[in-house]
Amino acid sequence: MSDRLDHVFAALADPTRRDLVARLARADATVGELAEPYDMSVQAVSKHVSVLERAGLVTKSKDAQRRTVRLEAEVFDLMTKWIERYRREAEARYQRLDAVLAELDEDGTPKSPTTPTTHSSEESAAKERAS
Amino acid sequence: MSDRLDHVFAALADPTRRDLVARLARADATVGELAEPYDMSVQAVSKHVSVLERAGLVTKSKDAQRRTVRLEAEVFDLMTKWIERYRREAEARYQRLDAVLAELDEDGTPKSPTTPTTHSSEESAAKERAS
DNA sequence: CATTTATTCAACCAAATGGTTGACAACCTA
DNA sequence: TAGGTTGTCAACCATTTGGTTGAATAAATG
Repeated sequence: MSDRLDHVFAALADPTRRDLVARLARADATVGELAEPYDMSVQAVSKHVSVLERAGLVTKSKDAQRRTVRLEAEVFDLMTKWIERYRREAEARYQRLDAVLAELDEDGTPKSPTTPTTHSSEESAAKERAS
Repeated sequence: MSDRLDHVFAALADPTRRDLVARLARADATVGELAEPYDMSVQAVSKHVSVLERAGLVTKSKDAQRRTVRLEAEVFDLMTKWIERYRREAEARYQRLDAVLAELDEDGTPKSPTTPTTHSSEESAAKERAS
């Protein structure tokens, strides 16, 4: 399903590549221009750009000998969606748990079972979270 | 600055670890429980959990021999902020460029210079984008 | 045509990664 | 105390990664 996300996250795990993305967000640039600031060979930067390209974060367009690199913003949505989905799920679960704990605090009897607990270790989770 | 992001992105680059996060978003679980579905040793999963822990995505709490693993949602904000920042920058730049192109389309003379073009390859970028 | 410029390809290397198996530690339970 | 669970540590292995240098390609320019 998400072979794409493998490459995207892996691409952004490297600080040099994140810096490239940061700079490309401001302006397109050629490989040579991108390489200048770093204390490493042009070939190394070319490789980094290729990694970003394979991840779909960037596209290259040829202009004579130069390759102009442009940031592609769409892929960011893929990441954001993945992240936000699970962040929301986790937060929603915490709120459910807090609600349950609040009820237990009142009279000790759980009333309306909000969403049925699917996982076996949920109770111990609640116990942990109460501390 | 962002040594943390290195670990977070690297952690999520692995499909098994993303699946762990997905499952932990629904419910806390012990290492053993987490290991069950996969065709790999418990030790391997333990390592994966350690990677998630080092990235700050997850915390372990000891409960007898068991380690209950919980997802920590705060780190997600760090990622979202980073991503959204550059996505917005890129999109804003595209809109500026589209505006400039629209003006050029009318009379061929750029009027109010929106934001000054900082990078040398901006014009060629505009040319490329026009095609 | 010869040269310079911009980039990539190829081979190589050290270090990190993702997995394995075996031993060990810690804890419950009979 | 002995034995079963649960998880980690250690050593090992194959592959990937991030860098290097040297050569090759492609296009502008003298």
